[in-house]
Amino acid sequence: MFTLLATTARGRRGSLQTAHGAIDTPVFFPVGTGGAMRGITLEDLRALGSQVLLCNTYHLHLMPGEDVVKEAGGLHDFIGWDGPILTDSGGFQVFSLKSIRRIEEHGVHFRSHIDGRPLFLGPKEAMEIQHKLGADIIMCFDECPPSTAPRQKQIGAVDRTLRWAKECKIHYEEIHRSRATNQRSNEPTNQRPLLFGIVQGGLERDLRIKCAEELQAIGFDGYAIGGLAVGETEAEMFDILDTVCPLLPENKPRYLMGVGRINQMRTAVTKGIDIFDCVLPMREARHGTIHLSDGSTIRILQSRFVRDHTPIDPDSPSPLSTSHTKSYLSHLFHAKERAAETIACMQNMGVMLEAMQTLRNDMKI
RNA sequence: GGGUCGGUCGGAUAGUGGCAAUUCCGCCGCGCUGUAGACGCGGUGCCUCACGGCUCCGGGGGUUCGAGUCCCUCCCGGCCCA
Repeated sequence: MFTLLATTARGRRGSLQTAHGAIDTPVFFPVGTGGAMRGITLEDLRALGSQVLLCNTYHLHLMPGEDVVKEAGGLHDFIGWDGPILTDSGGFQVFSLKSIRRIEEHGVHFRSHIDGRPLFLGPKEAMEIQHKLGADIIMCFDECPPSTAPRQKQIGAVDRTLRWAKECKIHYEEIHRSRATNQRSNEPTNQRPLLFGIVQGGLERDLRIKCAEELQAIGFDGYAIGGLAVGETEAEMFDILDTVCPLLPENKPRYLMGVGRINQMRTAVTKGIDIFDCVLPMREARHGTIHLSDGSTIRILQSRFVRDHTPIDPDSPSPLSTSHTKSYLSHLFHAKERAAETIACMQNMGVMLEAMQTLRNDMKI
């Protein structure tokens, strides 16, 4: 259930109610693919102010398997996160694991990136796995091609994405019908996760429009825009938002998948986006690119920081960045100490979450 | 004193007579966007780039059209024998 609280020049301010609490939007979802953040704990993430967590169907299906998670009482109990969780469907792995997968009409054959064993993911599988995981928001299984792929590829991807979206919706309804009839007394009734559809179509406006309209005809709790920030320019990405956002229902949340940088999110919010997720802040942190709260960026591995004894970021939301110096962080990176990763990840994630909080605060409700 | 093995670009290494010279690390720079990747790409003798040129494999000399590679000698280091 989404409540649009205000529409301002800066964007939409809203609240998304889930089984594990409300999410204030615009919001950034940290990516904890396998049920964990790299370098920091979920307690750290909570302390930095994250409202939610994103996990991944493909990865959790491979390891430890949804049955283990279900047996543990669901993802929340398993990983110890009592806030809302969104699971991605595995659709992005169609893109990122393109060398070890084969797309078919009913889904996608993968070879496990861990041990090479074959596995199949389609709309039905994605729905069943995500329900067993017990996330609060689940995603349709989609095909995510590179945004720069030729039109023919985009047409195929949109066709499959729409067909799979329909199948996801059907399976979703079936799962809840059978749950309703087999209701055990101790199981809460309104635990239905929110189901989001995903708009594909690359940079082809007409395909984006078609996809957005047909998804709405099926009807979802929220609408994601996928297949962006995967090869196109920033201007092209914003053009697609300008095309798609006006077509999406006002009273449903809009989720720009895989984006991104703080400035990109600020712009996307003005175009009507409510939700983001991105691995970039954490990946950059691990690789030594540090985002400061004044909006600047430093590469801590550069030699100029070896003797920089000033705090990493005196205004940081991360306590580690006010108590430690750039020189020390530089040393930890050069020495390949894992603490480097922790300090850097806390910093980047902290700055990211704080920027989103500021963005929300700046919108008068 | 005798014998022997060895001295290659910051470190460690490869190197059939055609080599500005291999690989790894380090160092320098850049890139990462719904996480296969504590990762990837490029650079790393000098001439500001390309082209081209110059100088290079402990020092010196020699053989050769051509030497890091072969020969002599010196210096330095390891090991063995005295």
